[in-house]
Amino acid sequence: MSPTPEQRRAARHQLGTATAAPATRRGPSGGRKKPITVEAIISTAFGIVEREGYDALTMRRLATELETGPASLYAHVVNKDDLDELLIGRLCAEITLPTPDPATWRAQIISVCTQLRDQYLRFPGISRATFAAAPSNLDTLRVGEGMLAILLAGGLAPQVAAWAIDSLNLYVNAFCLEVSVARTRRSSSEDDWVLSHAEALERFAALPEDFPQTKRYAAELTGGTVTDRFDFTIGLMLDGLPGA
Amino acid sequence: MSPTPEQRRAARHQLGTATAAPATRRGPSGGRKKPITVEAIISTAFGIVEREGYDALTMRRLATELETGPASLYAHVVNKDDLDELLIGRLCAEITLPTPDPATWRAQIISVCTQLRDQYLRFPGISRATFAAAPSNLDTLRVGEGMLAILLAGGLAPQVAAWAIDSLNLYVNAFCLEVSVARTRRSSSEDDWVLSHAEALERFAALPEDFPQTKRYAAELTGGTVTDRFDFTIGLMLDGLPGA
DNA sequence: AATGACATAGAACACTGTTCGTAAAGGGCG
DNA sequence: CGCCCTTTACGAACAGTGTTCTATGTCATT
Repeated sequence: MSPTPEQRRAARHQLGTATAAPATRRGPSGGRKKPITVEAIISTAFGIVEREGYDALTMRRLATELETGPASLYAHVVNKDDLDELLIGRLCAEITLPTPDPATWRAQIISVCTQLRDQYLRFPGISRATFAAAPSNLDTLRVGEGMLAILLAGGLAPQVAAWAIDSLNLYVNAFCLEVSVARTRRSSSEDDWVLSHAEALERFAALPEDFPQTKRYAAELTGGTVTDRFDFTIGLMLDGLPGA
Repeated sequence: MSPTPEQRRAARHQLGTATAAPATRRGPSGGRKKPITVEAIISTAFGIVEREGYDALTMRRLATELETGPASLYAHVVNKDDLDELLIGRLCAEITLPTPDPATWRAQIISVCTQLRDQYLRFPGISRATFAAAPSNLDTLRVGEGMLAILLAGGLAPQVAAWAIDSLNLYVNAFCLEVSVARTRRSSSEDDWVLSHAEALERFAALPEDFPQTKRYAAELTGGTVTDRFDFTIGLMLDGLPGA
């Protein structure tokens, strides 16, 4: 028998054994352009998210893009959460993990975090799916394994390394989610999206008297690029780690 | 005229001036038990979230709890996002901000973060609303002002303090969101929710051979209480700060 | 007393994820 | 070759969601 979506999902979580069987049967649509595989679903889903953001990724929208109805997707995907998990798995699979080097472990872990950030920001809002996804996915675990290897090579205690990985992953996800939300809000609220920084500074400066520090340091609070803040926090976390 | 929900919301974002006018008119329900004010909406919303989680907070559920229809809520609240903003505003209003003390600035900022964490975890899943809420809310800004004052009293450079506040807030929100998601998943997936730690450890130990570090340090990866991880990361960030 | 303002809802719209039942296509078998 | 039966595909529908239109009943005011 060909693998049901449930079996596929279990295999991704190292629960069941691998099931082969290619199964290239065709349906009532005859010789269509594309036989609607899981791969096709994932790639078109990424296309939608990249173009219109994660909020636009609905089962109906995805089905329309594949020229079919929503019910057809459920033959290849358990549900929306399963699709989300497939997406973040694919995303994590794109991360290149360096071979651990004790001399440059900080630069190596920064590289992994930066790759994750770039991938997340490339597909706006997809980090929301990361929060909902269970951490037992094999592709996700692969990134964790790579990060753990880097930190251990850096001489960190196992417990410190484990918790640091958790913190870094959590921060990267949250950072990308916030950036994505801010961008969609900026582009949808008012027509003029350019005055984001200037307007924020002006508002902070126009606050009442019981916000003295916020008023005085409005420039610092609203200043800095996206990457500035990211680099600052990652550096903050890594500087606190007692590495070799 | 009585303030429309839009005017209320603008006032919360320091845009318009304050508008008084209590306006105790009654509707077709006559002398009902409660005249359905914004305050009543907020408090019952908090009750729903505290009991059943943020996912259960729908406009219909909230209206049913208030013994009315969904449309009645829109006379007091702009939309669901506005309600979310009211909730996190109220949440932030509960935070007690210490008067800055240069000697104990680390303990003070930890206290604020811990208060935020406890408030968020008390209402499971509400941190999702925090990500969506604009940072220009007055109640939110009050907490930011307090944190900024503490860090400045600690001798930090304004730019460092500003970015550190951002990082800390972001991490606290993400941490609480992840904890809430994990808890709801654990309680809804299978009947036996007790074996969370043991099962996670067993799965990590049963991984294939290409996960050597994850297998070896499964105990460290799955170990530690919720507060352990929280304290670790907050400490990590604060230790990186060059304070007095 | 009549009037107009206003909080209150009932019904409906456009969505969402998901499932049921059915129709079409292909391979394995007699 | 022709039949059956598994597998895939998909239209229709269900239970939800946020939101809006419209009408209704009640109050304070003229």
